[in-house]
Amino acid sequence: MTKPSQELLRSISDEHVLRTLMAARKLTRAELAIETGLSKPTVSESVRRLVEQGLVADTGERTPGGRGKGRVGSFYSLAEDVGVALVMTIAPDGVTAECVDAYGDVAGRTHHPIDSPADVASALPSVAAEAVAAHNVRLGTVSAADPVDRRTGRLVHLPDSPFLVGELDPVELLSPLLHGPVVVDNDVNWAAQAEHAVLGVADFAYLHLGEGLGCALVSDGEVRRGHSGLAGEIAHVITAGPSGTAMPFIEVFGELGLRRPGSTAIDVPRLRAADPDVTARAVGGVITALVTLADPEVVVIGGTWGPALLDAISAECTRLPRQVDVVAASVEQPSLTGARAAALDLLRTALVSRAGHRPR
Amino acid sequence: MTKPSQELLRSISDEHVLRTLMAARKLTRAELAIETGLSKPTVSESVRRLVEQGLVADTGERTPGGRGKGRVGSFYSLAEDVGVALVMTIAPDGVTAECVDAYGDVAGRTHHPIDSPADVASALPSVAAEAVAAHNVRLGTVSAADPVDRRTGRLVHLPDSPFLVGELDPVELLSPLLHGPVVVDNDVNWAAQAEHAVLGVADFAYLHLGEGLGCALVSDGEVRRGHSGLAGEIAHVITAGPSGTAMPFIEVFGELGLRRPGSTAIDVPRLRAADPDVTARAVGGVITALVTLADPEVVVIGGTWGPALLDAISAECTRLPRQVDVVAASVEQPSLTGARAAALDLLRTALVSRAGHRPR
DNA sequence: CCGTTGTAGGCAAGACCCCTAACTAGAATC
DNA sequence: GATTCTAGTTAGGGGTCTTGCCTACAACGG
Repeated sequence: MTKPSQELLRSISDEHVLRTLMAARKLTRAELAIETGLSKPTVSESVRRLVEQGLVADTGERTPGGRGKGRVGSFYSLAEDVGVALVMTIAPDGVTAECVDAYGDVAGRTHHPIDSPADVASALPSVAAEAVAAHNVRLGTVSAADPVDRRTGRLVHLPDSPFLVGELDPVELLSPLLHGPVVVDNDVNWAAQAEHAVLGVADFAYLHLGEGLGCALVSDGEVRRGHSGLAGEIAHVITAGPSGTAMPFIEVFGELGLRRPGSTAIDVPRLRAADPDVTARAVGGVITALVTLADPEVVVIGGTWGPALLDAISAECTRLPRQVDVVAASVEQPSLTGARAAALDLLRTALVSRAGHRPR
Repeated sequence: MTKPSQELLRSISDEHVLRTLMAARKLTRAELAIETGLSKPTVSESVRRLVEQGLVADTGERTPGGRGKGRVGSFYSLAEDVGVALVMTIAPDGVTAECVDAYGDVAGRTHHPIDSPADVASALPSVAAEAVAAHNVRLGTVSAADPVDRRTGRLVHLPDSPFLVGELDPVELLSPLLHGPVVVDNDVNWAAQAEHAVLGVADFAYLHLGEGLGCALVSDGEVRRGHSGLAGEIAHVITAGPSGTAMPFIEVFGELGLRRPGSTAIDVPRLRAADPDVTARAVGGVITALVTLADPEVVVIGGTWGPALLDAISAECTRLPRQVDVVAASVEQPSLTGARAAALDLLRTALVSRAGHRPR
C-alpha cells in the first residue's frame, strides 16, 4: 500500500508536468499551468526541479514569435539527451531497426535483408548498432516472427509449428548495446496491440494468416500472453480439413500441398491460387474455437493472405454456432507499429519514473 | 491523470488506517501507528475523521486487560452499521444467500431448495430478504450456474448449451433490496477466482465438469470474461467423440446417451458408470484447445464428476502435443467461496472510497 | 513618444498535511 | 508515594499546493 508523503505529491506534480510536455513538445510555464491545471508557482517549481535533473531544458526559444503582446515567455521541452528507445523487427526476410524518442518521432531507421535464418544472429547486433549510433538508447522492444518465451525473451520452437526465424536470444544480443531492459514479443502480439490502438475494442482476437499462422488475444484491453507466452499458437487447433475430417490447422495446409517443401512455412503464392472455400472452412474451425473460449467482440484478420480471403471467411462464419464480426486488419506494418508504440510507452514511463529520484 | 492535492494525501492516510483496521478488527491508535507506519498524531487525526464520518467507532474496550502497565488505550474498530455484502448462489438444486461483513465474517446464511428452475425467480428475492433482514446491505455478488451477460448481468441461453437455471435477471430482482451495485457472474468464473486465491498462479484454466460444462480462464491474475461474458463456454469446442470422429464437446455426451432426457444437462450417475477413457479423450480435446489458445500453467479440474476422472484425464494429456499440468480443484463450495471473496473485496473498496468524501 | 493593454513569471501569505520531539495522562509496580 | 511504562496530545518544523497581487516587458494606439 502506498504511504502518504509530501514526496509523493511532488512526484505526481512532476510526472504531470513531464507527461504534458511529452504530449505538447514545447510549452511555457504559463501554458503548462493551464494544461496541467496546476498553479503557476507549482509548475515553476516543478520545472526548476526537472531542469536540475537534466530531464527538461529551456529551448532558448521565446514567445513573441507573432503571438502578440505581453511579456516574453520561455519555452521548455525535454532535454536533448534524455534518450530514445530502440525498436526492432526480426522476420524471415530481414531485420529492421529504428529509434523512437519520447515525442514518438522516429530516427535512424535501418533495414537489412537476410538470406537465411542463420544470418539473424549476426545481423541483429550490427543493424542495431547502426541505428543506435549517436543516440542515447535507454531500452528496446523486439518483434520476432516466432513464439517467444515470456520469461526469457528467447525464441522457442514448438513441435510441428512454423519456425521461421529460428533459435535466438535477442535479449542477450542487444542488452550490451543499451542501458535498459529489452522486451521481446511475438510479431502477432505486437500487431494486435497496434490494431487495438486503432479499433478501441477491449476484447478481440487477431488472426495472422501468412507464411506462419498466429493469433493474439486481447482481453480487457491487454494482450494476454499466457503462462509461457505461447497463448494463441494456433497451429494445433483441431479444425475441419479438406475432406471434412478433423485435423490440426497446420496440417490442413500440408494435406492441400500448400506448405513449402523442407519447411513448415506456408507457400503463399500457391495458396492464393487454391480454392478459397476449403481454406476458409479450416479458418472457420479456428474461429469457432476462438469465439468459444475467448468470446471476442470481433476477429481481426491480418497477414499476407488472410485479408484476401475475408469474404470467404465471413461467409463461413455466418454458418458457425456463435456469430462474430470479422474484419480485415487496417494498420500498415502492424508489428513494427505495435512494437514502436510499446517502446514509446516504456520510454516515457522510464523517464517519468526517473523524475521521482532526486539527484545528489 | 491524478491531480496532486493535499486532500489526496489525507485520503491515502485514511484508506491506510481503514484497511489496517479491517484486517486487524480492533486496534488502539498507538497500534495503528505502528501497523501503518504513520506517526501517532497523523493516525489520531485520521481516526478522528473516520469516527466523524461514522465509519469507525470506539469499541468501549480498554487496554489493561492483562497487558501490563501504562496508560489505558482505547480500541477502535469499524462502526457497527457500516454495512455488509450479500452473497448469493443460484444452482438447479436451490438458492443460497449469506451476508459477509468487512472483516470477512459470515452471517445470516440461508438455503432454499427448489424443484424446478421456474422457482428461482420467486425464491431469489425471498431468500435474499431473509438473509438481509436486520443488516445494512450495501452491495451484492451473485453466482449463477448459467452463462451471464457481462453488461446486463442477465442469464443467457446459448443454443444447445446446458441451461440449468433458466431465464433470469438477478440485478433487477435484487437491486430493490440493497443500496448498491449487484455483480452477477457465472459459477465457474467465481470458482476459478476462489481457486486462484489458493493456487497463486497467474495463468490457469478451470474446467468445470458437472451437470453443465464450463470453463474459466485466468490470465495475468484475473478471470477474463470476454466481450459479452461468454468466454469459456466450451460446449461447442470441437473434440474427439466416441468413435474418433470430430464433434462438439457436449454432443459427445449425447452420443454416449449420458444426457438427461428432455434436458441439456449431463446425467452424472450414469456417466460415473461409463468408460472413463472415452470421456477423458473428449476432455483431452478440450484441453488441447485450451492450452493452444490460452497457454495456462495448469488446468484445474472441478465439478461433480471431473476430479474423479483426474487420472484418466492426466493420462490422456501426456499424449497431447503440448504438455500441461492437470490438478483437481481444492476449494470446497468454490462458487460460493469465490463470490464471497469478491463481495468482501467490493465491500471493503466501497467503504474505503466512502472515506474520501467529507460530510458536511 | 507615451500611456494602455495584455501576457509571463515571481513573490508573499495562507491552508493543509505529515513528521519529530516533548509533554501530559493514567494505571501498574515497587 | 515514587517509579515505570504506555497512550495519546501538543508544539513546532518542513514541505507542498493555492490564491492573489506584483513586476517585467512587448505590442498597440493616439
